[in-house]
Amino acid sequence: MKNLNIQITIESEFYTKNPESSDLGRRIVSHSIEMIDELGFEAFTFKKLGQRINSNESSIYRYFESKHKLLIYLMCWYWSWVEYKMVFATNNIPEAKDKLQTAIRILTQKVMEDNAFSYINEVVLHRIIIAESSKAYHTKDVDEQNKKGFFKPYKRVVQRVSDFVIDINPDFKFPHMLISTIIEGSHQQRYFSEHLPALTDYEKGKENIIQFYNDLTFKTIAS
Amino acid sequence: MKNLNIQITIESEFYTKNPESSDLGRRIVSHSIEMIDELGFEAFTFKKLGQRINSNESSIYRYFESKHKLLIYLMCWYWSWVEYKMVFATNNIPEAKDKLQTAIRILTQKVMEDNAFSYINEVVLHRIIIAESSKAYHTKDVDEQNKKGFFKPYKRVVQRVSDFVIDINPDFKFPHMLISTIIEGSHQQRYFSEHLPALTDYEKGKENIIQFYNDLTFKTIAS
DNA sequence: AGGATGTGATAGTATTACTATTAAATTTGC
DNA sequence: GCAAATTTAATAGTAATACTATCACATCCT
Repeated sequence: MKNLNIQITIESEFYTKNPESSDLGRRIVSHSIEMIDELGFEAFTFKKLGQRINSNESSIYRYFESKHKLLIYLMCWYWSWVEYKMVFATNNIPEAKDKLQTAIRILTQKVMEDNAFSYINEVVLHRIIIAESSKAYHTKDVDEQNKKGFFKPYKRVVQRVSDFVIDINPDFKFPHMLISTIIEGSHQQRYFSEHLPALTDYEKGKENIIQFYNDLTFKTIAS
Repeated sequence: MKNLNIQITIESEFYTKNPESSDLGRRIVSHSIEMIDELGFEAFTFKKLGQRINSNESSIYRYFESKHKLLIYLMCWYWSWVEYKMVFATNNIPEAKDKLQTAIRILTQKVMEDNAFSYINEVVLHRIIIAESSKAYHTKDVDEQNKKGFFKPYKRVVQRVSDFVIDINPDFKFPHMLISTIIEGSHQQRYFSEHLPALTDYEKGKENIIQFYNDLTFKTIAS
């Protein structure tokens, strides 16, 4: 991504103190991404994170009230970033079909390094979104968290792509179902290819996953 | 399901002592299903389960070495049961297309009560599979657990339906990808419809979810 | 210089996910 | 029908987790 002076802004409900506002905050975010990837979300703790960044558990709690909230923060950041990439890439494309095709590519492709947001490693973040983000909404507090707007950025992405679908076929009745299926599906296929290959045909290297979901989408919405 | 003298048998790697072998074992399984549904997997503990069934934490540990293993047991039971239903329903159907259509219906439909397996409430089990089963494989031990065969029943179901797909279109390259996408997708749509309705178009009551995934499948595999 | 703010260190709590031991109850084998 | 084997219950204990609370120190701002 080009060197633009932009920043992903995250609403203040997701943190106690804005991690973008200090060096410590940014270290918390960037090293938590690394550590969740290394240890998995269950084994990751604020104590271990504090040791890694030469800070203290209690200091981290000043930014995030729990590790679950931190995961939600990362999820929001990720989807805000994807939304930005998608809007940027589809802007000025005149044909609805091309817009949708571009959006699908962005949603299903492998994430490449992006140096526009220096302290966040998007490649690793993508990996933890794939492996851990379902834990953000598979909780007993989903409904409450949903009311507080925790899943808004994700929903906005789904809505935008659904709108492209409706532009192409106004009679198609299930755009949200289709788009959330391909988003979650493509993430799962990447996870399966690494850990449960019997559940997929996707092999790393061959980037056939984009083609699969692209075909599936256009065939499904054809009237 | 008819009153047949059948039993779902689960391989001995999933438990320390077979819960089918005693009254306590069956109570552990049936009440754990209820409690995981009520509390969510995180808040569910063997201590609470012991209290509910008037038994003791330590007694439960004689059957399952951890609550994670219990979840895997439930998942295996569920997929073995689905496999049985599917084989039963597709048996003797001559046309490959009808076979696939039947299989998709079984994989994506709402689960109804089934009194063939008395002590397991399949409706509730289906709900916890939808809400919690991704936690069974989103762990740092996936690869090890996969080696031990923990996901075999699920894989077998995917393989069987993939074979139906290949019968219809031998040139289709991504049958496993397609089938795991519709299985996980349909589960997610049911979860979304209850908790994150902006991500789906599915509404309870109208069973349009089966139709959606059926259309999607046949359009996708058409040559 | 003095007050507000940010950070670090320590301690403490309730709970969890277990393990170990022992005793009581039940089943079984003969 | 009784001893032996097995199963279950009860208790205690451990290391770790997910926090909360308190206090001291450093820094920044004016």
